[in-house]
Amino acid sequence: LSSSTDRPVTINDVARRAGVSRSTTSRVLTGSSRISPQARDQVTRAAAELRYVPNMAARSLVTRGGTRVVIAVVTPRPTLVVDEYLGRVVSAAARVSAAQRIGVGLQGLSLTGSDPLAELAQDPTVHGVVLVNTTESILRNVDRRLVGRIVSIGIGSRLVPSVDVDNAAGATAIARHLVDSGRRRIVMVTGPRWLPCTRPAVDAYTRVMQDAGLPVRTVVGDFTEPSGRAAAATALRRWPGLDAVFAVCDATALGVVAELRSRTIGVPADVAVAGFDDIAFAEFSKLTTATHPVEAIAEAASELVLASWQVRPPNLVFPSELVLRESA
Amino acid sequence: LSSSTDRPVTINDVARRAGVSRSTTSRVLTGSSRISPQARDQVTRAAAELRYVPNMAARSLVTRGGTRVVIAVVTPRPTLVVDEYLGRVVSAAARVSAAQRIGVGLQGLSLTGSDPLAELAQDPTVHGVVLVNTTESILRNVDRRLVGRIVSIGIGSRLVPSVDVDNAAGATAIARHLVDSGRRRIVMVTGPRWLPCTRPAVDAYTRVMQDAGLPVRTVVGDFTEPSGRAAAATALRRWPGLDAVFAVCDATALGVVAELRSRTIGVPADVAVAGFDDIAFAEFSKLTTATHPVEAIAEAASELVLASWQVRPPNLVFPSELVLRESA
DNA sequence: CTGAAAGCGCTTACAG
DNA sequence: CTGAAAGCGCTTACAG
Repeated sequence: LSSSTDRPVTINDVARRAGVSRSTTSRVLTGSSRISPQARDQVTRAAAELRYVPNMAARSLVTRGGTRVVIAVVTPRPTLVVDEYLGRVVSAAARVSAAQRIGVGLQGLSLTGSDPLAELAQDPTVHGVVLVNTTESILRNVDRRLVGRIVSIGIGSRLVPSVDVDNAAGATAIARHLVDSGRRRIVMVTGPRWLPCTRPAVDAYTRVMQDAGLPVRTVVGDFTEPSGRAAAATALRRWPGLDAVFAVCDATALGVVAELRSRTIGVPADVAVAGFDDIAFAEFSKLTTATHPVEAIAEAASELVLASWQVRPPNLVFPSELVLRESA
Repeated sequence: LSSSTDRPVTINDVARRAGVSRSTTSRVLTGSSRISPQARDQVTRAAAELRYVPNMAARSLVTRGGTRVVIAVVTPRPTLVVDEYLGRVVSAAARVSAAQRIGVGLQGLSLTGSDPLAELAQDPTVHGVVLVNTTESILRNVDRRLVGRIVSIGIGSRLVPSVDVDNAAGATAIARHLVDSGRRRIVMVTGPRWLPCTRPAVDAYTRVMQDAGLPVRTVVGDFTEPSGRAAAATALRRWPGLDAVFAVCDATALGVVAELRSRTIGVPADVAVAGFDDIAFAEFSKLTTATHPVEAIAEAASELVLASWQVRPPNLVFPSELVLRESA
């Protein structure tokens, strides 16, 4: 059935075979209204028979739609580091967007640069933007040309809808579990200071501690495993009697576990350790944690951006559930 | 400096400011030869001043270049599973391609479907294809329209250049290390049977065993951690006296470690375990392994595809180095 | 080395 | 509801 020549089939071929004009064909293909059932039928059949696939370049040239979704990752460092989380986000976005023949790009966004989104806003190849690890300052300066086609995984704003896990609920569940299982000197290892998206987790931890009449104690981490080792060392120095550590990231929690065990401190016998995210190796490491449906979040964010909305969609909050394993 | 209107700057704006024709402007911008130094100068300056960014949709419409690179992952299952390896491949490709404003797509390729690449070959949005986990059968049937813009991470063919880690060297180093450290009953956990890209590792292991007068013993795994647990169980049943396990994948090796320890078999005291890939948690788990520069490989593959070569580039082989840790 | 012109494949007012 | 026509922003023979 595929034509003997290599010339790709265009909308003209479909129109000819369907016996209607190119305009009508285009209308059917783009799903516009006011089409006779008969025309719709003929065009649909012709397109299928010819295995027609629209040329997005041509389409986006006229619609000014752009051909790629850019994942813009705010980073304090000059070079972007891709951890497991980001890899999953990008892959999910690339899979979802492929269905619409839109590609995905990945780039860092300097935390300090002046108006780092301006470049993306004026790039005609950009269909939309998914912001990762964004800050209030960046959200405040979002280029207005991006409004309607930008979402944030993390915190949002009036103009930028957000998609995120329910950090507060997940953190509350973990903190309560630690308290309920008898822990009293519970330290939290937070995310980096400049990153606001885990703030709800810190607030939740704080509230649970206060409700239980327990001290609030935090150490700053940066989502990496080494930062967990360092945080554990710091925490042990400042609060030698600690009996639990709750890190807002599994990699960090595993670093905490490693540091404790290297000092022959038993986990969970002496100190309970919990993480957040339920990464692949959390199960392997018997780490108690809370789920973080990264794929679902990235898919939702991508779909929002692909849709280029007229009215701002609501913020999306994905549930987080406690996963009890051996470490806490 | 950015224009007061929101209209994006086009090549016409650049031409006008440079005082030359659109044709000349285009020639300078695409790097074609036979341009007067003066014209080149004026156009370059005008483009920079106006912050011109080319509209890839328009360009690829005329060049028929396509706007996205598709990562096509051969999979026996109907749904594509994204592991850490694939996440890193996709992210690296998305980062490299972003520089040329080309997007990345991710999709599965059925192991059984008839001519699964035909669809990609006739999709005008496809700039090129990076094949992952490919098989000889798929390589044999590569659509000729894809030749010159398809590469394989793994095995290659006459028409499809390959980019891969030096599986043979890495596996040889690990097998030798096991033998040299006194292990004599060494089992290999391989990749899935249908996947040819780790065959050089199996061959290397086989050669080292034979050279040392040791028995060749293999169990099939599938690159997952659970398959490592299962493989360890199988291996212990078949060869109760085994004293080393070499898995061609770290996740699998960690599964082996977990299974052994759950039976109170000491690692490395009773059984040495080695993996391959040096994933993030290999260091954490003290796993002896061999490096696998996934990012470098994915970047090279992407750049090859982005370049759309005329003469077939050579196969690229990236080195793998032994990483000695505690497990072996 | 340069410019005028044609054309890539689509969508969308416009007129009917 | 439909079709003829214009135009999206670019590249590239073609003629000079």
